[in-house]
Amino acid sequence: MSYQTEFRHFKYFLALAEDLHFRKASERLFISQPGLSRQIKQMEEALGVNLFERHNRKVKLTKAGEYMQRELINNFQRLADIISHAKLLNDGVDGNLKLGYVGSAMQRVIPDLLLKFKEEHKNVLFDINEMDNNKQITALLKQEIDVGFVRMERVPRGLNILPLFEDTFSLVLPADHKVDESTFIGLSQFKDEPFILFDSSYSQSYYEKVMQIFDDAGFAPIISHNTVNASSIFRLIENNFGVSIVPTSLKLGFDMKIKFIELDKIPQRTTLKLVWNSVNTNPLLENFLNIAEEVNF
Amino acid sequence: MSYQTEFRHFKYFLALAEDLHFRKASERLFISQPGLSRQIKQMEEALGVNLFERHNRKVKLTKAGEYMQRELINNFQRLADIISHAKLLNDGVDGNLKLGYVGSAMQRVIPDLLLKFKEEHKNVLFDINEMDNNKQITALLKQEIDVGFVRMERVPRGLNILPLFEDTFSLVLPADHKVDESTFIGLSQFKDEPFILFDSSYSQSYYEKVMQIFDDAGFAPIISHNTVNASSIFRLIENNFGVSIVPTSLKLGFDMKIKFIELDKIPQRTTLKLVWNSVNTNPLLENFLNIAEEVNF
DNA sequence: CAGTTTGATAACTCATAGTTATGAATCCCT
DNA sequence: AGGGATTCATAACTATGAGTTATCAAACTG
Repeated sequence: MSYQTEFRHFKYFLALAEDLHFRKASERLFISQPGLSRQIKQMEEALGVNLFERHNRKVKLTKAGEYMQRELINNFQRLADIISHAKLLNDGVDGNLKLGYVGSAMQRVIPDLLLKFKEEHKNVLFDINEMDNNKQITALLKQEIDVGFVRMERVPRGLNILPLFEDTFSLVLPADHKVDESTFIGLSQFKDEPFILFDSSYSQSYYEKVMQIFDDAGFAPIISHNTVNASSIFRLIENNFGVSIVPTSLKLGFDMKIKFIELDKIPQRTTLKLVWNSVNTNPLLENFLNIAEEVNF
Repeated sequence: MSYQTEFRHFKYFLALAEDLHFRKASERLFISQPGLSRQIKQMEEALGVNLFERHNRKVKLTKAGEYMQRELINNFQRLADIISHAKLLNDGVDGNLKLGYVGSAMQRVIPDLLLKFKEEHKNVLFDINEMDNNKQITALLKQEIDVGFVRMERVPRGLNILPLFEDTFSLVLPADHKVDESTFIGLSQFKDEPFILFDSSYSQSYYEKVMQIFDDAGFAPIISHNTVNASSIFRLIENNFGVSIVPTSLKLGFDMKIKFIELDKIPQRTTLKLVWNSVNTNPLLENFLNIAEEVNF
């Protein structure tokens, strides 16, 4: 082997692949044009791959070159992440972990998980933000958060998913509503009452699942309000604006004048799921996932 | 910025991180010990990360160093994959794609998918091998195959999953069996007949799902044979060794003296899923997944 | 305490990245 | 057509810094 590809080569390659113009690219790299020419040539020889077609006075990427460009950008981004995480470790921060979650995850799952995690990792900084399902997905793709807690069936490619906790649905009524556990027969008792539900923007698949419940019960609900968080739903119920159907675990942690009737006879369940980006290199992610897999809810 | 990290630095770092001994590592790299010392020092300065603790005459990795080592090995492996794929593209091979599949995928899904794929990618070499669910998972993790077609609920971390086609189950009987579509009432009619089933090693979750069917029907089956492929199950049924329950799509493509009764009344379904490794850089994988997502079975 | 082994420092040399100068080919105007 | 401009490639030169040898200080070993 004669020459050896170095970082420099890849850097130059990416610049030229963008400009497709030796002189311009060389100026942007603060080197001379012949210098760039030679380095690119060297790189092509060393890898044994023709990256550019030089016909006439036009430069274009070959198929292999296009592929390289796409993948290298990707790869270098990861490398940059690795280095910046290493820097954090170096500076004594054991690291930080950014979480997004849908409100209903805060009642049961998240507290348990964080407690368990803190046991093993004292100096970890957490960044915890409530955000709806779709916001989390976008944030995960942009790597603005490391993990999300969502209620949805499928996620875009590139994201991984781990089911955490399966929950039944519950009917939520004002505390003084005439129907209670003993007099509850079926949902159709409520076909004339207004419902307050999570907005379909919260999660399309969650919304469809709830609609399926009504469908199975044989009526279309009167929807009086759409909202995006549990406490406002509960507040509205408390004040007799209507009733609702929500994940059962929301029962915990609210002190309001409302009552829950668990719909454990219907087949629908909602599963809280952990989602993360497969290219995330945060060193704590691996640990977090291990703990999440161990814990049984 | 003074110095710039180059490939060389990472190569040296990995060598030293293994040996934890400057002289030994330097010999292995065919450079002198002071040369190595200086390059490592430069790298630490350039990155702003202390990679090694040098106390007494012992060298050990810092936390950041350990993390770096782990991640860099990973990252370089990917880079090597990228280059080798680029080489393939360069040599005119549009690429090759290695598939694993469970037998029951060959009847419907795979032929359609491959046909569609071939339309857009003429010069692609396929490597198609029947293998059971678990073999596929191992092969995917080792990147011995690019995509797998499996019937299982969950896969290890690092693998991604895409549901393709939901299938009902069917009861399979010898062609001359006294029960047929019109006289079939329920599974319990078969509680005294021997069943031939896929072995549980085929896929634990698939096995459990089938057992659930028997559970719902209120009896435990007499299992006369376990086997791992469809044609041997059918051959046994043909010769009156028993009956079976299999995915309905296996109906196609076999010419045997057997008959199918679709169990579309029971809730159980089996979903054929596509699985791939999230770090796979095969340039065709992306295309293949796009086509798989478009096609509706 | 002599002998050995460790990594670091200093001064040198030599390979090669990057330079300037130039050339060949193509385009683009009158 | 033909002069001028623009493209990338080639050749010869320069100088940066990777890798060298020589040496040191510190810590283990017996």
